[in-house]
Amino acid sequence: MSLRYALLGLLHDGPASGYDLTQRFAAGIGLYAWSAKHSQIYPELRKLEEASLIEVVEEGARGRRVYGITDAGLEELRTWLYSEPRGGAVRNEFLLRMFMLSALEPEQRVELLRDLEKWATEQHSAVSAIFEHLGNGERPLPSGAYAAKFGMLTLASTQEWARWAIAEQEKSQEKS
Amino acid sequence: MSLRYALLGLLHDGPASGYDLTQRFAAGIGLYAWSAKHSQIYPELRKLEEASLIEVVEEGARGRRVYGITDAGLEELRTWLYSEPRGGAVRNEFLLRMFMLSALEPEQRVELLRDLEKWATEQHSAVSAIFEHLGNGERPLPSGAYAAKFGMLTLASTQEWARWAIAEQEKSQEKS
DNA sequence: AGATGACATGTCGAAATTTACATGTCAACA
DNA sequence: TGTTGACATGTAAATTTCGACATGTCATCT
Repeated sequence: MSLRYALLGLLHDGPASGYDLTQRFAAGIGLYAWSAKHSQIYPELRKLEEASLIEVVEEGARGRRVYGITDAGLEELRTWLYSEPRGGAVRNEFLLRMFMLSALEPEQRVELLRDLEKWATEQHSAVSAIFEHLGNGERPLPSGAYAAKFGMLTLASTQEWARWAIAEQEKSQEKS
Repeated sequence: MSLRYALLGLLHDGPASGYDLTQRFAAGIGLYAWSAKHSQIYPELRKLEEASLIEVVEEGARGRRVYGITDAGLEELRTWLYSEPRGGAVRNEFLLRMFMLSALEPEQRVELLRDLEKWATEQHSAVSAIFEHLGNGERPLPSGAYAAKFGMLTLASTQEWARWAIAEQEKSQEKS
């Protein structure tokens, strides 16, 4: 059911077509919270339309259909936001790999960790740049800025974890 | 395919039954990286056994079957660890909710954010306690300690984000 | 005029995942 | 001795998600 609400949420930020939403899933929200492919998005939009939670607000070239959220849709979204405050699905494939690290020999383990640290550092710079650009003065901040800020903090933690893990490896090796 | 490797990784930490693995998914790894229900775990274990990646090392009471990873299984796990270093599925339903916050009225938005901050603080204490308990001197650290450390850092970021978001809300309100 | 690539939507089958149903054992306690 | 709850495994149906296939438009460049 989460896809449904992810779509309603994105449409609350402004009208968009299935194509637009596919792009947004691939970027911001898809990196941290939820992702979906177009083959799942288009049928779901039809269902939402049938349920009158969204409606077509514009038809453009090449069959483009721009949807907007309806009052009923906003109501539905708000209800969901208040239900089951926490928990829910969590999935992070890359992190899963990191937790399996002990299966490797120490040298390879450190190699992967350094790789992670490097990646997190790069990503952090990239997201920081996006954040600075987005934040450009105006307030309230666009919702993308909240995602970007979260990304920055998360990536900083990831870096810190990688450094800690590398240090741990080194401590363990000293003992042998 | 990730479930397969999650299971191999958990079995690398030591032999376990489907029941044990279900518990581990519900706790440590399931909270941050990957989760699965027993109805998915048991069939997958059978498949892994057929593929000789794991084997039954002990049969206990009540039909308990304890599996251990085989050399071929470890090889498979290592290969996976080195493939496609990054990216992969990411899913976080709670975070999705936080990104939809703009759909609520300011007061309710702040309410949910405070709720998040409180939750993150509590969880942080809980995980810290586990970490201290686990870390108890010995080295190398048990792999659960890596997960716990990651949880601590992540929860600290979450707290920080929530505080930042609350402050942003207040700044926005001042302007009106 | 033709080629290319971004734009745009769609369906279908397979695979992964969840939910509900289903069964039985063993230990502890009343 | 009965009952409760943790232990333990399994299957079936429904839902969600992914990967592949499929089609067509529009703008730009050559």
